[in-house]
Amino acid sequence: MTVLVSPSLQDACAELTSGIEGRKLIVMVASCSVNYTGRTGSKLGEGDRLVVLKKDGCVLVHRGKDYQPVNWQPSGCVIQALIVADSLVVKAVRPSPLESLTITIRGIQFFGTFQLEDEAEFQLHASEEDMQKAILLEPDIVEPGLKVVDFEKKVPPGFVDVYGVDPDGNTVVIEIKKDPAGLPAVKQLSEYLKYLQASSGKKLRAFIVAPGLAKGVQPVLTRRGIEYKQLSLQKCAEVIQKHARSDQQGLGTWLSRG
Amino acid sequence: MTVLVSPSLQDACAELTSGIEGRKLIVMVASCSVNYTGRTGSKLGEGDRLVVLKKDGCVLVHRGKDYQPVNWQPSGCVIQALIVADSLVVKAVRPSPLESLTITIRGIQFFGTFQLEDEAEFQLHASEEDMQKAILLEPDIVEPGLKVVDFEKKVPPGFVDVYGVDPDGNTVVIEIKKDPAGLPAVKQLSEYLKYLQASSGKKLRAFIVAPGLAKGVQPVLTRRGIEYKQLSLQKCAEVIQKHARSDQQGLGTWLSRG
DNA sequence: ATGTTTATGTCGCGT
DNA sequence: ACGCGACGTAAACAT
Repeated sequence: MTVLVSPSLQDACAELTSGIEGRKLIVMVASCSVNYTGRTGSKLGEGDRLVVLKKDGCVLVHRGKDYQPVNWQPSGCVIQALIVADSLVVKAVRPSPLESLTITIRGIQFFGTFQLEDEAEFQLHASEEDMQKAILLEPDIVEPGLKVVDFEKKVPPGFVDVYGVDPDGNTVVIEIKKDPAGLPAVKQLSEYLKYLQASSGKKLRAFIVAPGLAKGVQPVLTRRGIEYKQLSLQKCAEVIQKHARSDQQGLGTWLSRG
Repeated sequence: MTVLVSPSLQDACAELTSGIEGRKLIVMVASCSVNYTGRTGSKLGEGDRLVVLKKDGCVLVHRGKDYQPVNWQPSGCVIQALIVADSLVVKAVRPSPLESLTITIRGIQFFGTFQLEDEAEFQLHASEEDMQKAILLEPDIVEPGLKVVDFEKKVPPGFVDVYGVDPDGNTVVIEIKKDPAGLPAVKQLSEYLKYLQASSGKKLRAFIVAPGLAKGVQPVLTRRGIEYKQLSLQKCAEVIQKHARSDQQGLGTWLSRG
């Protein structure tokens, strides 16, 4: 780790070059102007910014506000630093599409290089789509013995999330909500039901599958004969990961034997 | 500006709180784990990351690679820092939609707060001529099926930017503006229309093509029966580059001669 | 390598 | 506040 406060541009240039070489994380707070040419072009006049160079060759130039960088370069760039006149110029070139980002630095408040030890896995929990995926992978989590016949099935008012058959041959229609299901979800499902019917002699069962029910919805479900199955995002994430693991394992074994 | 190397969590917490209060840019390199819940949810185990808090209340958690932060919170968050057990916990809550980002810090390599002086304007560039070029290369960006017949066509008051025919055989007259189109642009186009007419049995359609409309112009267009097509400079730049790639000499030389 | 779809997209604009 | 479209979208995925 190297930390320099108000270094000379020459010192910063030297550290920058060795930091890029050593694939370190480089963080600068500097007064700079920025030019970009490529898919289109941009100019940014002089001002203080946070400049970040990562080990995969991506560049971020952040202003004092906003989530998004004002200028950037995606990973895979060739980065070089050199002193031009009385400025430190950092150039990041992306080969394809050909794009070039040039940061002209006039003064540096802070310069640091860091080594990030980070082996952790990032894990995103389930979204509504993931809930559907989990149900398709393991219909039993809605009801034991359920078989999925179709999903995103088109009916005049829209698309039925999941469409299936229970062990008794009854048709099952599922509406998924990732938030506590409210009246709109019930209405939507009811609309779909108007355009669907069970096989002869069988029932048409409608399910709301959600992590919870909004206040006052339960009586409406009862009145309309709609069933409710509580299903948490956490549970869905588990199911998805379980299947992802077993897929990977299967493929891994198959590959290692081939 | 404050710079601390390997500070205690207590010291960092104090600096963090005053930095948030003073709306500074806060930059940390720290070993942390991150939890997010909101539209969906995520977990990230312990590891070294670059953590940035900006004055508008947005948060970025960057790993050693990739353009995009692994976790973040957009601007407008309420951020607080506090010591919990032997960790420094930074919580960023976004009111709407309700989302919460929790960074649990176990150790800090580097902590800094900065004041960014930055009044410069950011400018993405392309010219009105580029817009015309893009429309000539790909008239569909104004309206699917449009065929260009002429450009810079002379009429008594001046020159029509683009002149063409739509799929129904109606005559199309286009006025291009690179800035939000104001009343002068509308008047100019209206003047041209006096000297143009459609083929027999067909209509004469007038278009303003611009990145935006000035305040109050829309009703004028509606009243005069002039159509508006939003077209960004970026889009034009893309079209131009796409054609530059695919059609290196043919149309390009033709245009530069014209 | 190129095209298509997703995203905790974000951001700006119009209603 | 919500809805819609653009973005140097980037990134993952399929071709």
